Amino acid sequence: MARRPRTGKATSIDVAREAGVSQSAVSRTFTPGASVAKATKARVMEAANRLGYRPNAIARSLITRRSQIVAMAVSYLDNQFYPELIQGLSNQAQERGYHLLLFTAGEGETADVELMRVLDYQIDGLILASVSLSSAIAERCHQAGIPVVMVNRVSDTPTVSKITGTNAEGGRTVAHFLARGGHTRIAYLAGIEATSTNRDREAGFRLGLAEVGLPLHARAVGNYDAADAAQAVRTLMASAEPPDALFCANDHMALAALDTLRAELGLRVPEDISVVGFDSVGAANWPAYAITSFAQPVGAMISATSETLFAAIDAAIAGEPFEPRHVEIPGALVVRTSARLAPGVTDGGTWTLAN
Amino acid sequence: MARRPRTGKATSIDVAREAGVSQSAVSRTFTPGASVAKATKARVMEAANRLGYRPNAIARSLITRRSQIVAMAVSYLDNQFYPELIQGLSNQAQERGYHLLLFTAGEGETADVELMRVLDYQIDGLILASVSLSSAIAERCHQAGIPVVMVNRVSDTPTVSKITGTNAEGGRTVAHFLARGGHTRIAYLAGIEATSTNRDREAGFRLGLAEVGLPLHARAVGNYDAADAAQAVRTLMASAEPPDALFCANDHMALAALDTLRAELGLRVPEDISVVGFDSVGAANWPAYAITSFAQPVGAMISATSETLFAAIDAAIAGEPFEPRHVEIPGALVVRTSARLAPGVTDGGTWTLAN
DNA sequence: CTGAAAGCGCTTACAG
DNA sequence: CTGAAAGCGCTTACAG
Repeated sequence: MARRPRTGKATSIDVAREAGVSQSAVSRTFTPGASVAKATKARVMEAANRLGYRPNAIARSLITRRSQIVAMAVSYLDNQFYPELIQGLSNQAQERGYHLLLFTAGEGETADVELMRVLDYQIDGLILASVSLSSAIAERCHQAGIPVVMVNRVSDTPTVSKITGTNAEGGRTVAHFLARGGHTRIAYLAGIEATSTNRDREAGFRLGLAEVGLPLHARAVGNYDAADAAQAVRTLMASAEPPDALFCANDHMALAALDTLRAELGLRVPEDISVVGFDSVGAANWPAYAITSFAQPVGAMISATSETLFAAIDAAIAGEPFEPRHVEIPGALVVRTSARLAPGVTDGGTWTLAN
Repeated sequence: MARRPRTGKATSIDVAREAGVSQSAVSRTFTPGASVAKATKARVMEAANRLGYRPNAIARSLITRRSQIVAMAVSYLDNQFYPELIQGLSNQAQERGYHLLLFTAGEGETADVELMRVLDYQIDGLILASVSLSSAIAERCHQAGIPVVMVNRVSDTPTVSKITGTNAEGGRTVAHFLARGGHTRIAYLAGIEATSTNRDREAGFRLGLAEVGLPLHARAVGNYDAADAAQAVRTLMASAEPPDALFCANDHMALAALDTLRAELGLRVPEDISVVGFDSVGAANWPAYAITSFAQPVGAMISATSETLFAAIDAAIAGEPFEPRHVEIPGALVVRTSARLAPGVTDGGTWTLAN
């Protein structure tokens, strides 16, 4: 017998006794749509307020098999893009009566161990913000009927949904823009090489360069990390033929690159070298940086993520199948002042390949 | 073969059948410290692995009355200080086998409704990062034995613990530093006026000014918001006698102030006006800003928060009383280049009242 | 509309 | 060391 000291929390039985009704009646008054007489409901509510009663969500979850909890994995909180994502997704979840269980994954790893522990909580859905998952976990989620949505990352797991920007197109656009600006020694600063974002941005960038007949002048790896990016910039600029333009695979690295270029190497941007980033995070728009950047609209990514996730959850509740989606959110190159412009192009707007 | 309802998830009963033991034996092999024979444990583990069994944390929580979940409320995710806090606290929780339920509170509000809903999950602890709580909720948590820790905010609720920086001392230090730098028209840019951080920083600042015999030349309110701060700076600088120094109640506003001053008003910092911030967030250290700022050591605040919270949780588990703590984490003024220096003082270090 | 009762999947005294 | 059994606090058929 599991006898425990009372916690001081009233249960539905206490309320039932207080209101002079059955425990079922109490449960029904707290279950939207359940059939209870108005008068009964009122009596119960009164008793509940008197005792400070609130239904135990844990007990409810056990029987409904719905925890109303969505887990979210993140790993790059120093990149402004992710706090924005968290805030938006947290709001979306709250609006729909769900809660967000946040956990941090080591960068580049799959976070399997922590993921397993999170799954023990019978979560209703899983959001992976730039983190990957092993196929074993993906299979487990699929079996358990837990929808998973990857944001800003892609994998070849067919059972999960993916929300991304137009990474390849973004890279390609940047290449054309830089060529149009008259640059000839164009370099690429890669993020973590194993990530789909880096692969796609780089592939698009190389394609764009090829289209305009320019070689990739140089390449270094910044691992989506500020310190690594700074080091990569030093190496790049120390070469005999330094680049005259640098495309950074995200703004987080572009910010570090700009700092290194200007404050440490004493170069002028864009007079001595142009810099272009990706994401268009808040700081890219700060006048001290004004980074030309291929924007990934966070708002649209948030909407697409929550719509996909909750559509999948609703399908799971209804017992219907759900076809995983891959949504690509179109972006646009936001022109600021960190890169030299082609004649006739002005900063302050966006630039597309149609230009 | 065991016939289970098609949730796809094996239960301890399935494992028991598969291993040929009782359900209790299964439970015991997954309960650290429970008495099970080695051989039994091995048999159970094998069966569990075969079926992909993991204990249902919800069911466990219901009976142990411990959810292993800690809730955290935040509201200013665009202020770099908070993502750092979240990441640190999330890691701390994970290390101790707890999970973080994150929820966002509207700025300046008490978030009572959402807090109530979160409490339904029988959370083991509550962290409030710069958000306040009503005394009704505080009382509720106290009754239910849920420790609450406020970070970077203080209230007169005696049952909750508080972790703060040395806000008053910080404000006072800034006043002396600015006076020493030869400024005479010193202004204050306030955060949200109802917050304890603003009250304490301002009080300390005013005290410091009084100590050096200087008046508070001007004052405006930025509400810890970038746009409000920018607007406040415009107003301040439009006056007939604009300030020659501006102390911003946090770096988030100091960054916006610097942008407005330089890019919009065409002023030089610190030649035309000195700017000092509070927090020393990451961006304050970026060379494009290099903001002199009173640092609140995030790492220390994270440690103090998690130590306090888990000490309280452990006490609750042991049935022991826990005396709420107020920990003040000492800070220091980090001298960079956004404020004019007294002769002999150089940037790159810290400055204290002892100087 | 209502109550009695059967669980949800576990943990844990209790008795062997 | 082990199993049978009593719950944890709810929801939800089922019968009235």
